[in-house]
Amino acid sequence: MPEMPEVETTKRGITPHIVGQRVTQVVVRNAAMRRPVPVAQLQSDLTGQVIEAVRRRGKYLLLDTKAGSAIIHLGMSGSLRVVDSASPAEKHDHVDVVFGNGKVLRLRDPRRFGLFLWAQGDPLDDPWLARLGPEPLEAGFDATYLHRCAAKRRVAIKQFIMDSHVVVGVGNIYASESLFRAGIHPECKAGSVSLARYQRLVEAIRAVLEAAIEQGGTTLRDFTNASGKPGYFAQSLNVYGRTGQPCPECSRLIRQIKQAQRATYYCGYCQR
DNA sequence: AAAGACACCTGTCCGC
DNA sequence: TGCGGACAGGTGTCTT
Repeated sequence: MPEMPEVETTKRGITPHIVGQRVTQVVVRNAAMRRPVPVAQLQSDLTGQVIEAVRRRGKYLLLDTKAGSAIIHLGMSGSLRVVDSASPAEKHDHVDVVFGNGKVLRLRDPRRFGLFLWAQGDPLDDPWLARLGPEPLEAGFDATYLHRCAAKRRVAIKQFIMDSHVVVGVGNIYASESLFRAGIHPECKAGSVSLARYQRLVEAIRAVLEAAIEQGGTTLRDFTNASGKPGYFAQSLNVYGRTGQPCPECSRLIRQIKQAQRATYYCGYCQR
């Protein structure tokens, strides 16, 4: 479900409700996520701590305390809400972080591809985060970096930009959208894309992600922010999910292919 | 080292 | 109405 703009939207939604709040209880109803939720460790180390900050690294959310950080990933179907402690938990509400002010940070994740972990030291050094590529909206992500990174690589450009060791935060929706905006065919070999075209791609990725964050993310099915409201970027999608519809630039029909078991959408005329 | 297949899991939708 | 199959916003791991 969530790509980086949805995670950023979630971060912005929960931050004002939980920063400065003290954790009074951690309730785990189902620990069977992608990795087992470390229940005992969370209950001993997170309980009693004050949330000092909420950060995002790629699609991971970090809840910092003086004792360590919770590392949360929403996988394909996860969401975080801040609810009243009287609010009854539903079927897929697996983890509650209960605060002294009567609010609860609640993780829901039907498919359980997500993570809820604990790092005692700097979470950025945790094995789950240590080898991630640069943030697309920060310095260090530029055409020179991408071009050098792609040298001799024959993988398709779409899979290349979705590789979190190359750059974080470009998921299946925004990969198709960015390549459309940059005019690059998704099946181009990463290593044969010119520096000039990488320049266009970097600008496209930044523009698409920034616009999506601006609009509160993309709601295709069920994404909601921390208050339960959808994102509005779906109306700005040019190619994703638009198989057979006219390209907004040239009116030729949008095509759909499969790459690495994921759907890819593109315009065969605008993208070469 | 790099590329591709596969795994994890539930819900929904479509065709028969 | 039920059933089988495909599909869904992610990503670590295993095999070639």
